Amino acid sequence: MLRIVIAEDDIYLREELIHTLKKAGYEAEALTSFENAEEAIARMRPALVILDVNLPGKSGYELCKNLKIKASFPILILTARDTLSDELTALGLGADDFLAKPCRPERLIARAERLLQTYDKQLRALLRVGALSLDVDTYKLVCADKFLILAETEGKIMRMLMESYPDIVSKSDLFSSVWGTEEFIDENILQVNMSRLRKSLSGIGMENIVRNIRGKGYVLEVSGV
Amino acid sequence: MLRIVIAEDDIYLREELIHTLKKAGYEAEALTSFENAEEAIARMRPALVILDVNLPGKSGYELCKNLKIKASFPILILTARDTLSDELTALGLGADDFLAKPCRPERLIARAERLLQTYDKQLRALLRVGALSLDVDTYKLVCADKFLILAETEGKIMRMLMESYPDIVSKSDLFSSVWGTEEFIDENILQVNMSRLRKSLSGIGMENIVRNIRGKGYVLEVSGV
DNA sequence: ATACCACTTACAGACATCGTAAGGTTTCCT
DNA sequence: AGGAAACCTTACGATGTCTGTAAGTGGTAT
Repeated sequence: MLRIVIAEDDIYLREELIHTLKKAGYEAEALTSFENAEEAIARMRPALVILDVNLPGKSGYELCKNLKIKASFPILILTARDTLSDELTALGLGADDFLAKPCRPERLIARAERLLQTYDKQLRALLRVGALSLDVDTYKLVCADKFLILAETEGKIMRMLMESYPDIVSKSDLFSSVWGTEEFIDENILQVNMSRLRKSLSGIGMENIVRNIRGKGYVLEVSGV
Repeated sequence: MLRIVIAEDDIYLREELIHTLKKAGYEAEALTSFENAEEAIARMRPALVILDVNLPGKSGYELCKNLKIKASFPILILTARDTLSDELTALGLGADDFLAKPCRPERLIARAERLLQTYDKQLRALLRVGALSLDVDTYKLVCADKFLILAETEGKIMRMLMESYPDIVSKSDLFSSVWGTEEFIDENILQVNMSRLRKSLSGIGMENIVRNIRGKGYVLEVSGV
């Protein structure tokens, strides 16, 4: 279940929002105090934040801007006034969506759903082993603070190695998953691409993570496991 | 602050884990009951799950497997026995890392940190506007359940449009950010690439989101905002 | 009506990627 | 030690994608 955090000072609206979201199957929580709101929100690890622009103390816009600096969640802005300038300000500050109050529950849910969906979609493409993470659509491989975009063939091999981890992947498995044929016509092509993959990996300081097991195949060896 | 959820039935170890993690600056929470553990964990939206394999009722392996089907968080497996077969089983089920009990706090923290870091890195590359999300490294554009990988020039243009949203981007701005020169030698090249970008976007059902403002430049227009 | 701006399609050069070829190195067994 | 098998590496040409140029069409404002 996804957690949605609400920053809204109007008690009635707040309760209504919580009710609506809970009914839709979300976990809804509201901020109780607006002191250190940024810290408090980050601490709650929300999947989505719904933010009123008129908060006591600090402006909601200010908060939005600060959250967005390191936010890994989408932000939906609520406002009482429905003017174009409000909308532009909100979206200019990095908000992901914008709604005028009052709004119909279905409308809110639809917006929330859309924001969460996109976010999920990007994460679902990630294949992860130890400190490594591979986007199987783009073959972007991330490790710690470095990344690398692999060519298609290298990416397919890496994917297979990660999916099979920590098992050894036989050559015929690699051939069938990368080239779609069990009977490898040319033994060499695999070795060439292994070589290329290793060179690419060493480019971000990942030497020796692809190991050959003589006569068996290849394994991934992520350090420290 | 990042939330780490712990599924461990041994009370002493559980408290120790919580203590260690909190001292390291994480928000640590433990499961109190192991009924509907999957549901409970998902509900907590963890940034990381630490999972003992020996839980009352269900096997930790089983739980791990089920969580991983839709998990958007890494899982670290704990086990009492330090055998290779345990490790292989755990990692084979999609666990992201594996540790034998007892283990030193520094070791645990180091592992946790590494898992969380990778995850963050992938998300930090995302630029988001409304339902759209663009990976600025690979130019993968995700919208709802569809995605598309843009060519470099198209991607740069899209990035500029998203970064400037909801403002209009002037042609000279586009020239300087995409081609690195204010004085556009050939006016046409921008139009050609705009045309290509629009065609690419329409491939995933996103017609009419790039609009031209005569004499001013281009704007992104995401529907429903 | 016309001048300007915007759009589209076709083409060719540049570039990255891929498989082939050929020769070198390591490992294992006798 | 020696030889064969498995594995590794580098170089090269074919292929395909991406990019900018060119040229012509369509739309809009004065």
